[in-house]
Amino acid sequence: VSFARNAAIYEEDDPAECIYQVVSGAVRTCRTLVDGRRQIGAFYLPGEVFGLAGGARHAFSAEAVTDAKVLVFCCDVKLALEPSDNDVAPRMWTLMAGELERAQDHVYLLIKTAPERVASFLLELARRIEASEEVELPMSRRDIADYLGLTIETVSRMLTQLEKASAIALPTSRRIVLRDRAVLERLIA
Amino acid sequence: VSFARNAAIYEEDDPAECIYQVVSGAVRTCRTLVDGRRQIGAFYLPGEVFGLAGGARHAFSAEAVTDAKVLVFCCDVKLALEPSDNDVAPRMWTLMAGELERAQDHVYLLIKTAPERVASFLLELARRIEASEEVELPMSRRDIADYLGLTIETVSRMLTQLEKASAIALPTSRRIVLRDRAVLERLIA
DNA sequence: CGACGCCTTGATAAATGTCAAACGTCGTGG
DNA sequence: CCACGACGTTTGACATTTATCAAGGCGTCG
Repeated sequence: VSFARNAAIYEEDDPAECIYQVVSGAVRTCRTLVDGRRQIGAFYLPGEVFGLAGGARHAFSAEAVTDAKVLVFCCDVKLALEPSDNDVAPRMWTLMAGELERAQDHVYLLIKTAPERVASFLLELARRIEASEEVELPMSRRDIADYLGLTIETVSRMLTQLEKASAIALPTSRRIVLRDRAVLERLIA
Repeated sequence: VSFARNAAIYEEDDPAECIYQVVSGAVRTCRTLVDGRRQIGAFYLPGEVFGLAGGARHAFSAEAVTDAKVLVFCCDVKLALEPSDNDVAPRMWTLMAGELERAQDHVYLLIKTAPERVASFLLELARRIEASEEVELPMSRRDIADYLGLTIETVSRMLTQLEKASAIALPTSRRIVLRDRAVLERLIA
């Protein structure tokens, strides 16, 4: 199924009936707070699976960051966990464990300082994209800021700062070249 | 099994072979960063279950916050997930889902401001302790600070601030009376 | 060309951290 | 029983970090 940029894939509190795999593009999960602040729970890149919910309803909504294609597996999660379907259950467990680890790493991110958060974000993205040195950012500064718990101005400043330190280069605002991983890795503590 | 205050129940990277249920006292999961900063993943109160790990090894270590008694269920997680043991698997799933939700709530906490984090922490604790208005804190200011991603000084200041606003009272430093939940709930946004 | 969205930069304000000192509590030992 | 010391907590003065507000630049698409 295809989704246009910023289109909702599912909404917060929707019944959790399907799981999804990104084919192309990128997806974010988020929730909006009463006062307008927005929390981004995670970004999902091609090949990654999202939409798992522990309970009956989604805790986050999911939106296309860019135009995106996703595979939709509509299966009641409870059915998949039945012993009869003993091939699927372990895979669900693995996916769930991955989500938990991701959330824990996110917590780990948020206790750090601003430069550390940005550096960690870049390294993590580069790792997942399997790009040796050049990363194409699918998401806007606002998305990054809401994921890192910073403002867009701070994210922008940290990037310029990293550029001045020759750790990265910014040919365009959405394209980032990792010039010196050692500097980034030293930053993330 | 009994553990003395600050005793390790298991260490980070230990093989994940058992799960645990708190009988009395309190337990924290944490990891220490290279530069000495400490992240607390969660606190567990009597009745709550901890020690679930998605993978083969623990991502956090677990320590007794106070003298504590815990039930230890030594069972290979993989075994418990076998279809043959079809009574345990759904329960494990529920516990895992609870952990995921807890981690997501923790992320939600960390994107807030200091007064919001402290207020949320107090309300959450009161809810889990099922105390109508008086909460006995098992953990030190340092534990709270490391959980909330703040310094002990900031935690202390936020508490005095809440006390001055008549939202809480502090008969002793480890005992907190919720005087005005409305003030606290307004704070957490 | 012009308008709009997105990003960057600067000046300033607010929040939080750091350092230092004082206070209280509690347990220990005289 | 009291005095002392260790530890945890609170408070204050100050430094640093990050947010806020405002302006300007840059690219894209009509």
